[in-house]
Amino acid sequence: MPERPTLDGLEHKWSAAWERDGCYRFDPSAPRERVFSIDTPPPTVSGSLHVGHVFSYTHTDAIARFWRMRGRAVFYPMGWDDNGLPTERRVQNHFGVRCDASVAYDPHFKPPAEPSEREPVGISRPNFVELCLALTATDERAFEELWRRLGLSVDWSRTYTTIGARAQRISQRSFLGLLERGEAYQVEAPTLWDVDFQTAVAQAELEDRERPGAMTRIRFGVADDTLDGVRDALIETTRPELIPACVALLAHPDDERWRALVGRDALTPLFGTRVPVLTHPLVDREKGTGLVMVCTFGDVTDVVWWRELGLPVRSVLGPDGRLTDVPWGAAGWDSQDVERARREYEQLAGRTVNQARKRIVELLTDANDVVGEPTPVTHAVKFYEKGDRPIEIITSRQWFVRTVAHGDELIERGRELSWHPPYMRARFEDWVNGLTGDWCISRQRFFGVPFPIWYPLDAAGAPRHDAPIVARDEQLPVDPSTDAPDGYDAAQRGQPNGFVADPDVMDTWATSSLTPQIAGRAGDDDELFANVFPMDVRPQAHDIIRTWLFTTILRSHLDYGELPWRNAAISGWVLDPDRKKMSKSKGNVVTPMHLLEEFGADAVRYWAASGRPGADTAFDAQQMKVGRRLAVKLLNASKFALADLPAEGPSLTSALDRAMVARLARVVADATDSLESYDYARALERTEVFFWWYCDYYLELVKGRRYDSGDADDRREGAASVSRALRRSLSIFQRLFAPFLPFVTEEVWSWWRDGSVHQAPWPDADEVVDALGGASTDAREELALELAGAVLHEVRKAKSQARRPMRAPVARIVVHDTPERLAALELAADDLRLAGSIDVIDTVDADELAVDVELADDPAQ
RNA sequence: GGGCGCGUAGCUCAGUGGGAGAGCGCUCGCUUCACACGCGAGAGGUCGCAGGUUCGAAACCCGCCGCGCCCACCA
Repeated sequence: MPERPTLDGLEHKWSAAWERDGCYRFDPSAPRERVFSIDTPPPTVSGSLHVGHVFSYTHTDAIARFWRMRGRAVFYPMGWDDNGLPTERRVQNHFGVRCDASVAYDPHFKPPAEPSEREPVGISRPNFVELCLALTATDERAFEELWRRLGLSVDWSRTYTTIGARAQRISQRSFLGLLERGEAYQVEAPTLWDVDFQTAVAQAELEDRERPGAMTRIRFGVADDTLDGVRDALIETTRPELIPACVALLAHPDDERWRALVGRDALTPLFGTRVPVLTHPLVDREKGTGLVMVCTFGDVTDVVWWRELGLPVRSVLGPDGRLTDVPWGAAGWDSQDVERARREYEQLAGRTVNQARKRIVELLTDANDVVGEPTPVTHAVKFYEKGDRPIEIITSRQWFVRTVAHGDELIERGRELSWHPPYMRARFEDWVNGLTGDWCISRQRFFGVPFPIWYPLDAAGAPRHDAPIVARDEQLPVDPSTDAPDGYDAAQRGQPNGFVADPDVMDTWATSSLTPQIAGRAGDDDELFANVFPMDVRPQAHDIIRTWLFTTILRSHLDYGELPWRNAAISGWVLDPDRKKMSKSKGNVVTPMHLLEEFGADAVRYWAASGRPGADTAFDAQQMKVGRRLAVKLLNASKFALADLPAEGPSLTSALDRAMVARLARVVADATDSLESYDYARALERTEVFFWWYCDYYLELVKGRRYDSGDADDRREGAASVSRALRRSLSIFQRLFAPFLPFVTEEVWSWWRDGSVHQAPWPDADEVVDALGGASTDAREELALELAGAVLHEVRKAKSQARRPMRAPVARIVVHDTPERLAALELAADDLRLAGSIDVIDTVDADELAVDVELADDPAQ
């Protein structure tokens, strides 16, 4: 035991020891009922870890450490989510390359010595993926370093990546299973599309952003001018550039204003295209003129109307977000005046939507088809969460996984799952109930898991999408852009009657949704998988319920017909002091390593573990100071309790010792119950409150007896009792704090115990009974402890007010209280006298507690 | 528009039917033999507002106000 214990250096000392001793290695021989398996979020490695990660991963670690001490074989691997767009962007810029799926793999490829962002080198997908792997490997080392410094009790021998061969194999295998069972399908349909990344995106990846726009009232002509009264059809839109893509006008079925028009045709301004006027109950009579223009496609409502009313497609928007050329006069592009339509449209073709919007308003104004002035509005526009321009809806061929058909089953799965806190289930149900389409899993990107699919080419060299060639299971993982399907020669790639690869990769969530299978090595190590799946708990933050949690449940439901885990432990966010979410773009991010260096890992963990499950928590360095103080206190209290301690007695003979142990027993029960129900914050709080009381009152009350081990039998017995109480209670405190403060608890444990505290058994009621050594406790003794504390407090107050030191002698105190309570206090009188340096304790019967304190003369005066 | 959560001391937050609490911050004091990375003491609150249930409400119910998040068919 060190002379002056310190927290400095504990992180390096103990994390090295844990690694050396394999302290956190999973025991694969443990039977399933003894396994506790955790499906940890694999952090995205192309960013950097922020304090929010530290926050929620600490919660998980506390849970992991608790169950390990409960004797479970804890399966706690870490994964890195390196698959996806953010990595692609970094690799393109860092190496000056771009991925071209049509380029052949070059095994000797070296990135350009002088990378040029302007003229990137086109390389094959496997070469591109190799560069991604090289770059992410560096990030992953830095992340692991941070996690070790934070003290996560991860089994580092089981780390996986979402782009690794195993993840790709499992992901492709699952996809092929879905395809075989008809749960995955390919279709050409309107798809959410990001025009900058030029890829399809999923509903779950959208977010709303408030954007300024202009509401323009526009006059459509009416084809049949025999109508009385209504000569013009007026609509309002924020997207006038889509007028050439208009396929219908809609009114509400009960709207009298437009009834005369319904069933007739209107003519689009500028282009003179006939569009029917129809009704649909989703039309809002209160909005605009009550008449709405349907385009292919301006927003997701257009898709609903288009589908339900069987409208034609008239598409003007290209994948790059610019208006394409359209063949006026050809099928589907009719016009009253083809020459004019062509002339007007030339003003728009090739422009971005924003440019086209501005121009068409000018054209409409010149044609006198704008009614009044456009009104500025602010409206919510859907964006891809990583994108810079609004998403568009573009028709393309994509892969989907069925979700809508399984909505009710998924709701039922959500009810089987134990949610912590329970109200988080509502977010899951809201999301499932709000699903509007199946899950689009294909992305027109490169750094992802490829679809294990080829298509035969017909004699004309056109792919036959209706007859995909699937990879054999033994081939997985496969990259169809370099590997050839069975029965074909590599030279037939792209040739008539040959084959072609599916060009897409899977959405990153299509692989991340399989983390229980990847970590558990499904299909590769069936014994392991059976032993860890379904997992015990999925810890994650609430913002990814709709993505990660939802898709993981979906995949497990579709592949195994059961939940992927029994519990979901949902954590909140870290907010900055202004209660805004911390994010890089706001510049309010605190780097975790800096915090660990300044306050120490235990202190940072203390702050994190104080955040209640599911609750957003403000970043607060002050709380870290408190955590550091607690860790230092544990060092010093342990030193006091253990240094030169008299021999331990066979039982607790002193009332205060027994009463303290009785209280401790309740704290153990409370902390255990809390941790079992994933409320780590409550367990920490109860333990901490009691520990401070223990230090401030119990230790002070028994300090005299601890040192005063004179020769008299009763004194020896009293000292032996306090020795027993101190050793037993300290041992329990050290273990109660171990899930939260792993470093300092390991340090103090090592002073007097063999092995790691993190493999020691979690304290329980039996242990408390054992500590008592055959003695029993009663309410009177606990009352004695309470009263002794209260009287000590009064004595301290008197000394404080007299500006005397705490050890200043007290000639006499008079305690007023009821006879019953005074009798109880008598049990603690000897300890109280020593603790307060009190010479005489007198008592007076009274209705309630009061203490008169007569300090001895101050020798200094 | 719908759903969920939150509103308690200057700050961060415990407290789900019976004495309004903790830590930080603030003030004062103490070289104290585990700890000055400390110890002791003190000041500080109409528990968002209004009603109801109850012998009794910070807590339970209804309504309102405010904040946050999620969702929505935001033309």
